[in-house]
Amino acid sequence: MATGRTHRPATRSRGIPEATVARLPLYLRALTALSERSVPTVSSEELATAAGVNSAKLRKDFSYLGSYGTRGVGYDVEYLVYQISRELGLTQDWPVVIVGIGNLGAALANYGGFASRGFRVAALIDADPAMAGKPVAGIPVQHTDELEKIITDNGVSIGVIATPAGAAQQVCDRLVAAGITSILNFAPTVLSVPDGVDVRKVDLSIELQILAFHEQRKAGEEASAPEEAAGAVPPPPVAPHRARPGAPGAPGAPGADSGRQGPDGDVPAVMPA
Amino acid sequence: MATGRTHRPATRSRGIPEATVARLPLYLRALTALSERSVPTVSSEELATAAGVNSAKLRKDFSYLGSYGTRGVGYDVEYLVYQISRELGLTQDWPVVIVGIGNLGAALANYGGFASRGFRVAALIDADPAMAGKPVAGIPVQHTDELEKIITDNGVSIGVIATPAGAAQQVCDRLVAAGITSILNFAPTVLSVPDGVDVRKVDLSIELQILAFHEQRKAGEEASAPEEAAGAVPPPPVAPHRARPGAPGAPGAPGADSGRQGPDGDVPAVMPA
DNA sequence: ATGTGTGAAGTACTTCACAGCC
DNA sequence: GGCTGTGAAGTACTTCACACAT
Repeated sequence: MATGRTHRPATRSRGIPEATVARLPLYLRALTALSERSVPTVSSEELATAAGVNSAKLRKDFSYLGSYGTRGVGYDVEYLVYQISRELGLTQDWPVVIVGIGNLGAALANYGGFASRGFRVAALIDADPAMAGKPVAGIPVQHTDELEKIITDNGVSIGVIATPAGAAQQVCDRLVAAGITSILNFAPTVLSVPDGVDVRKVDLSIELQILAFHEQRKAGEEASAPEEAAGAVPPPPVAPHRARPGAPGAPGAPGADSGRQGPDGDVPAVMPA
Repeated sequence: MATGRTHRPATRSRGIPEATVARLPLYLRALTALSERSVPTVSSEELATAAGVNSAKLRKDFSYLGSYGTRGVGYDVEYLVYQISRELGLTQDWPVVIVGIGNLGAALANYGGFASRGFRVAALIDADPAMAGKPVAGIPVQHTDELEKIITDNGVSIGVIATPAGAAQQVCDRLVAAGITSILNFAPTVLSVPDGVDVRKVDLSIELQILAFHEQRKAGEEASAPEEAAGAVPPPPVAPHRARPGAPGAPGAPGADSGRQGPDGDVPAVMPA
């Protein structure tokens, strides 16, 4: 998940559910692979397996786009690729800017999946004057001062924020003021944006935390109902101020209270600004 | 969003909805910030705003954890931080391995948000012999041959895959065979794993495609109902083989059929293996 | 007075199961 | 006979609105 704000209440733009939109890229990828192997048609069952979803869901998803299949046969691969691409807006070119060229920003700039889907990195922007002019992934980094001009000149409407958390909102505000209407945010912050601007976020630490939750559950089940299993509610609401108990289970590793390296606990994303 | 397979059907482990689990890290971050500012208590309204959700949802979420608030007052910040951390399993140390130390893998290794949440990078693994021994983020990269040993010796249960798409499933299989039960996948592929293994995926190109979809909608509304607006279904199901029409709108940029740089269209993630 | 905790109502998404077309 | 397209049923999540504890 990842929509920040702007859940576009009552959106379902022209009737396509958000959940379906989120899966279209998945189908597109599977179809592209089939297309490259020159497979002419697929059944919902085959395609669903390739995309990792169940076939009823896939058929329902496609039904929102129109009736692009043939009963008794399946779907024409090339035709579906085209229809989904069009629906996603990938038949047009989308210039994007990446702000914050640290480790992550550089990795994004080098990411091959962008170009192959109609996304073109129009510019790389960083606040560090020392970075200016340096080429990253073949594109020279420009200073933040140029931000507004770059966006306007290139007609950019999609921005990627890969700055430290502290700079994110400010960068976001400038992007929006300059005309950006879609933002992909990698900084661990909640961005606030005006209506009409879409924000999606990708947060590495959140994903790991969700995995840890399930991992913990597995460990608990395995060792069948350990102490805090039953409805036993721990210490009463008297608030045990400032005192994280030492890490219980888990092998190896010393200090669980690992080096606090900055405010916010979540600190920057990974790179300078 | 990001759960790959293993949606743990009928899971809701001990009653906490997946959607709630996915928001706990968000609350935790907001609470940590308050804690650092030494704020003693928060109301659901304030905390909800800070986390970017609505207050009714937040209260409902917390109600699954237990009654940790005080009516008429709000929630004790420190106490809630502790309860959520415990629920997420963050009071213990989680060693993780990152496989695939290219641009992205290196960025992940440098990511500060890991350590600050109880995640410890136990090892970096790459298939390139030339990388072996080189330190990245202060940790020496080890060769893939050592994978099984590393996992066993360190009791690692969470693995991060940042390899090119082509290597992902194979790496995944080895991780699982070695005992990993939770995987965070950055490679643009659907991983298949046995029951009991959780997979979450983060796919940069998918996020951008979703943004493009909405962006396209905005452009359409703005220029009020353009040609393909009304229920007009485009070319009939006769399948226009191999012929992506040239990009319609959008300023600047030439070739929409951008440099195909590898199979699968989505190609590697961004780094060697 | 204030703000939590929660049944109940509402909405969104998923899955079933089968009619209809090839 | 095989496979799509889709109403209908089921499930999950969200939001409302208010009783109740402090």
